[in-house]
Amino acid sequence: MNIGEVAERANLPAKTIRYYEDIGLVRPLRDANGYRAFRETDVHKLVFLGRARALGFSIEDCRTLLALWEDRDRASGDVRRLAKNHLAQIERKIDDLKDMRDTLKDLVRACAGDDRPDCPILSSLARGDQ
Amino acid sequence: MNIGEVAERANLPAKTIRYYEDIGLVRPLRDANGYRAFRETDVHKLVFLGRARALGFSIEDCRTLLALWEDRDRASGDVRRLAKNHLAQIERKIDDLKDMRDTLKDLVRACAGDDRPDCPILSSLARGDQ
DNA sequence: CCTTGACCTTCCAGCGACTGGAACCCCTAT
DNA sequence: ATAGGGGTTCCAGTCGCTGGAAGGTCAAGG
Repeated sequence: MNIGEVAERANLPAKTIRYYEDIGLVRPLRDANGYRAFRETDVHKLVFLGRARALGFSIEDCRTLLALWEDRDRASGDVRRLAKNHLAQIERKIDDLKDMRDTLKDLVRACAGDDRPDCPILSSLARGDQ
Repeated sequence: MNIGEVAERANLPAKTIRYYEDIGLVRPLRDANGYRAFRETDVHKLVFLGRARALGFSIEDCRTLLALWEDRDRASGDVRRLAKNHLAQIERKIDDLKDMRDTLKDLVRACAGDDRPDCPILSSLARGDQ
């Protein structure tokens, strides 16, 4: 299977797939003409990677998850620990963004937004209260 | 004022301040010995930048905000528009992260997390439901 | 047989916003 | 004279791709 078809099936850009080969996440075979020759297992891996990435796992986490997935003797505790850590990171990020959002909302609400120069947004950035 | 003191007062790493000079956000003078010589206005700008960055504005947005801040004839509408766009981006990000969080939470809950290999997290990534 | 066009290949550069490190200069105190 | 704590420049690396150039391969149509 050539990269184009794989890209479609895994719903990933061909460029991304080549990159994943570069960093050793997949190892497709090669045809005589130099084209990458993907097996079904490669496609499965790429789908797996696409979903893990969509859940925000880092590439290194994905590498670990892939290894666990392929290890029949894994302990589900290892997977769960990884996922929980990642979950905690996401929650932290959400909290940070919520703080920004709340501040921004207040500022936007306070600003007339007309053609006069007075602007609570700029004043707040300058004063640094918020 | 040397960069160390400015770094402390603006609560930014010296490296970051040098970078901001590199990309033209601040233009400190220079002493005879080559050291950067910051004026009060430079410090104010850096504080402003620090706060804008803390609210998640991109560097390019910060450049615009700084220009608006320095323009006595600005229209507050321009500032407000920028802030509103940014706010919308943040809300989109929060929503994306919430989706991830909810999925991850479900998966973590479903996983026993013991020393057995059965793992709904991996199965879900492989199957690619949700 | 030749061309066209869609595919594939490699390699290099760039994104954003820093951050680390090397190699060096400057200033003050002892 | 030296030690230490500033400062300087420049280059490379981070993360996860993405764009583009320059070229090889293949099937279909004239």
